[in-house]
Parts: sequence; C-alpha cells; structure tokens
Amino acid sequence: MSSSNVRAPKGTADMLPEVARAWEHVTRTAEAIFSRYGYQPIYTPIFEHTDVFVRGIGEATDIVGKEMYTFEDKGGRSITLRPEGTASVVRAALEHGLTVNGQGCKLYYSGPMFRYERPQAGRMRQFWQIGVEALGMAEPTIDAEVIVALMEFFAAVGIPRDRMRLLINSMGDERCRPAYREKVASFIRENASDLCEECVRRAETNPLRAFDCKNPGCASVMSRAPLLRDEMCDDCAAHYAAVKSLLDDVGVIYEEDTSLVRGLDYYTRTVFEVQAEGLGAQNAIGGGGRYDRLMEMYGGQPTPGLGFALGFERTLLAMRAAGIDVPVPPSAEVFVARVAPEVAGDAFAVVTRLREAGIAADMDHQGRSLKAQFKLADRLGARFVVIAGPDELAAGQVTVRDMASATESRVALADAARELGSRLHDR
RNA sequence: GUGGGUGUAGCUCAGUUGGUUAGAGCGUCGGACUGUGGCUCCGAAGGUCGCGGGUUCGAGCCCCGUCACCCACCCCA
Repeated sequence: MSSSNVRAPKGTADMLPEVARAWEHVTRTAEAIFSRYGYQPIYTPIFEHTDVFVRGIGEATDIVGKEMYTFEDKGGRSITLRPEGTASVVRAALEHGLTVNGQGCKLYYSGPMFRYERPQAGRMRQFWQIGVEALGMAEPTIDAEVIVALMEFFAAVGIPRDRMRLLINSMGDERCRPAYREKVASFIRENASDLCEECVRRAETNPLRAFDCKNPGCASVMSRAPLLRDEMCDDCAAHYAAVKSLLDDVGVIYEEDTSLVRGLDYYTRTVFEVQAEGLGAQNAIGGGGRYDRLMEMYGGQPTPGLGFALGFERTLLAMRAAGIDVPVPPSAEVFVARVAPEVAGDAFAVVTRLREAGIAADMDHQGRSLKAQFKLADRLGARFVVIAGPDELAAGQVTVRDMASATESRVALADAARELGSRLHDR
C-alpha cells in the first residue's frame, strides 16, 4: 500500500518490468508472425477527430454513445482518445491513398486504446491491443488468412488450442442485411412481452444486438428468431461458404455461432471471435471481421477490408491461466565487482568495455560491500563475476570467477572482453 | 450507471468477546566470513491499521460517511 495518495487513474495500470517484458514479448511475437503473412507496421495517432469514430463505429453503439474519452482541444476541435484501432487505420489509408486504384494493403498495429467503462477482470480504461487490417481485398482467402494468422499468434504465445474457441458467423451485406434486420425487428416486436426492456429498445436501434443479450430469457426467445443464414443473398452465402471451406482445408477448427454479432456498426459478412478459458467474464481475447463499407463511410472509393484486434491484457491472462511463463533474459551475463572504492573507475572502464563488446554487464552504484556485490551478481543471474581489486589491477589484470563452478582465474585487463565473450558462447 | 466484496509493512496476509510498546512469512539492508554468491543462523530498517467523523475510560476491531481497489451486470479486445 502506498503511503502517498498519488495513484494512477482508475482503470489504468502501470506496466511494471515483468508485465512490460511480457508486452514486448507478445508484440515481438505478433510482429514476427504478421510480417511473415505480409503485413507491414503502421502507427496512427492516439487521438483523432471525434467524427472518425462516430462515423466509423456508429452513433448507436455503446462505444460511441457512452465510452469515449472526448474533449475539446485549445483550438476548439472535438478530439477523442481512440477506443479501437480500425477506424484510425482506415482513415490513414484513405488520407494517404494507400488503396487507390484498387491497390491492396496489409497493415498491423499495436498500442493503447481508451474506453470509459467500469473496470473489471480483463477490462481496463486504458488497454493495449494488437491488430491487423487487410484493405482492398474482397476474396474469401483473405478472410481465412486473417483468421489463420490470429490463431497462429495465440498458438505462438503458448495458449493451448483446447483452451480456446474460435467462433465465426456472417452478418450479410447491404443487400441482404437491411431486410433481415427488419425481420428481426418485427420478431422482437412480436415477442416483446418475453424480452427484456433493453432488447425491445434494440428493435428500433440495432435489432441484431439482441442476439448477444446474456439474459437467459432473451437468449431462449432469440434462439427462435429468424437466422441470417436463411436470408442471406447468394453472394454473401457463397462468400461465407468459401471462408468455411478454406478453413476446413487448412485444418482450422471453428464453431459457427449465429448469435455472434459484433458491437461495431461497420462489420459486414465475416465476423469472428476467439474466447479463452480462465479469464472471468471477459473471455474474448481477440475478434474482428469484414467491413466492406467503412472506407465509403469516410468518403473514399468503395474498398473492401477486414481485420482483427487482440487484447494484450486478456491474452496475458489466458497465458497465465494456461501456466505459460514469459521467458526472462538474465539481467546481466557478467557482473563487475569492485573491491575497494578507489578502483571504482577501473571497474567502470571494464563494464563499459564489456558492454561495447555486446555483453550484458553490470556493476554496483550504491557503495555495496564486496559480499553484497556478489549477492547482487547472483540475483541478476550473472554467469561470471569480474573482480576488480587493487592487487590484480596493479598487475594489469582482473580475476574472473565462474559462478556455477566457483573457479577463478586471472585475465589480462586487455583480454577480458574477448575472453569473456568466448567463454559465454562456449556453453 | 447498478449491485456485491475487500482495504493492516515493498509483497502475501494474521490480529481471539474493543484493552497497554500492531505481528508473521517473503523481500530489502547489515553481520557471522574485515577480497567472494547460492544454504544456514543472528540482527536491523520499514506501518498516518485507506481517509474523516462518532460511540467508549479505551477503537485495527463497533457505528456513520467517504475514497480506492477487486468482482459481476452492461459492453467489448
């Protein structure tokens, strides 16, 4: 407990070294995998004009309606801290003509997102996402590719496949969805007496969302609602069938879930979500879908697109629940111990030379006793301790102690870096 | 926004029907070994008992308020 009242704001957390290391490990893993799939990095601003999210995500959504960090800047502009990554990436792609003349474009991003929500397990006001977006590509192979990439990522960070579920669904497009939407809306009105208030209200705003109402009564009523599967236009049906068949061909196991309805308005056709065990109520570690109309909503040429986002904190929870440890590199391979204060300068020179030679080396800066320096060296995981003492320095030497075998030898000062370098690589 | 739970050392937690100087383990620092780690032993530092008020001779413990955190609803990654 801190003795001070200074605290990080509600819903934010400091990433202390252990978690920060995990974030770096996870981002590096994502980077390695997604770049192998042909995706390139992009960084967009952490804030945007509010309109980018209102138009992209949709006025009626919870995110836009009640979760955004919006403020007016000193120039009188309405600015919003990004609540998700897709809207920004698509805006950037349009602004810089990344998809003109039908060019395709595959991008990945990572960074913090902001949503004003009540924090709970796996849900923070500032949280970290990694995502990919594939723009300008309409064919079902890219839908399958994106899903395969996401599943490969989770496998690569060590989450066992049997602790995850991949859910997929199709939401249709502008030709079949409006009519279907109306059918669901009338179904809700007909069954209003058996549904919760919220769902009845949804008939007017966003009827499809009634499908993921967790109220058991609603769920059972909605299970009798008309399914898009039966109302889909031929093109959507063919696209969805193709995606499933491609996944089957490469051996990706998935479950079709007709109640899977994303809460962002821009989704069309393919949507998917990955859930993991052991996280508490917020069990979706990744999710995404196709958004073929989004570029037009920003005034661009019709440009298909799709992508996903994965939540870092939730991924980490899933990794921990599965007993996965993030590899910890040793803080120092070599520790340079200084016998007396008078030779601190010599010790510093040795550490510097070791570091220049590419060796992870460290020394004490707190005036510790020699014994305490050894304890520190041990804690840091150093394989060798270089002892810089007046005796050996007088002879232009240094003592090298192998911590595992507890054997020591004298080495000429000039040879220390080369000698240690080769001994470190020997094992 | 609505519920429920929890706030005692850096961390994880004890604290008996209110009773005197609030404890343990881990961690940190020091010593046993004055130029040598891991094990062991000894010692030390470290606490506005979340905060404010009330009851009482007396409050970490009881009451009221407040804040923070956690979990769930909702929603999403």
